[in-house]
Amino acid sequence: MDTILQKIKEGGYRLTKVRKAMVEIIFNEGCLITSLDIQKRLSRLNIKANRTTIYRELCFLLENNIIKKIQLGDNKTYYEISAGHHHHLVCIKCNKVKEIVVGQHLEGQEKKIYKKEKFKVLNHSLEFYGLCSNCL
Amino acid sequence: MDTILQKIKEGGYRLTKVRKAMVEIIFNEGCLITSLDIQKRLSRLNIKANRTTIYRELCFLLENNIIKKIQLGDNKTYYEISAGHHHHLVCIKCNKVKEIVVGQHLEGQEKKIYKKEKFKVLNHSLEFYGLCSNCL
DNA sequence: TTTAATGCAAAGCCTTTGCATTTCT
DNA sequence: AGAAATGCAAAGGCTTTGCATTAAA
Repeated sequence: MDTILQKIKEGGYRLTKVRKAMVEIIFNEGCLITSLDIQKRLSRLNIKANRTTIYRELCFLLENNIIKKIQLGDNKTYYEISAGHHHHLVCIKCNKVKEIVVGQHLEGQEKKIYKKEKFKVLNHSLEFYGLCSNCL
Repeated sequence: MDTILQKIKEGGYRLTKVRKAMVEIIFNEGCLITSLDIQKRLSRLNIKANRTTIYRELCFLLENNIIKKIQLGDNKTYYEISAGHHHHLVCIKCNKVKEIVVGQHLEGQEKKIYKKEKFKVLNHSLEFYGLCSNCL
């Protein structure tokens, strides 16, 4: 968390109230969060931020690789903190999303892809869709 | 392809010109295609279809599991035929998407997930982001 | 003939843009 | 002071809705 704030400062950017709060909110969420959710959390903290500001801040955080953007096919756009790599379990019934940490077996895959396709993998996203324990 | 058309008929639905053409277009595309691309292909075939019709047809095909919806985080919505499971190599520079067939090592993972999380995986999506051979 | 499929116009929703204003450092 | 960040209003782009019309079986 502090590393992130430091990175922002080192980039020559300002640590404004909204920025700090948004990083914290996304960081603490742990899992996926939408721009609307972020706005709600902000107002709960008595921080009123315009939608435009939130979107612009999300852009800023994306450009600086502090957060990642994820779309699950439900027409919503989610964000999560970049730090820590994990995958998602998406329940197709209640739409709940849970994170899981998966082993490193995809790294071997990435090497194979480079050999076969001359494609240099920098990142990947893996989502499992199905039924969670409550909906089974 | 014929299997798909048969499935539609058996469901008591009509094989209209637009429907048939759309299934063929998505099927032949092999890879991801957007609604706009579909409209272009249709008009190239001298089939003029309203946007509304295309969207409604995409819904129909999704509901009937004939196609899948995929979002890559670029704010576009892509579709692909359900038949045949594969993953995607997405170039972050030229945005080209290529399909790859990956081994079955994720199936073991799905069993593990069921044991650990009591989450029944029905489907998954895996995208690799990086640089293609042209952009390296 | 009857009901699924289509077209059109309008509305909805999320996101972006332009420009003036504010606020960090 | 000077640049970064913000707010507001308006525009954009994609998708959906309601209702009348057309066309497939």
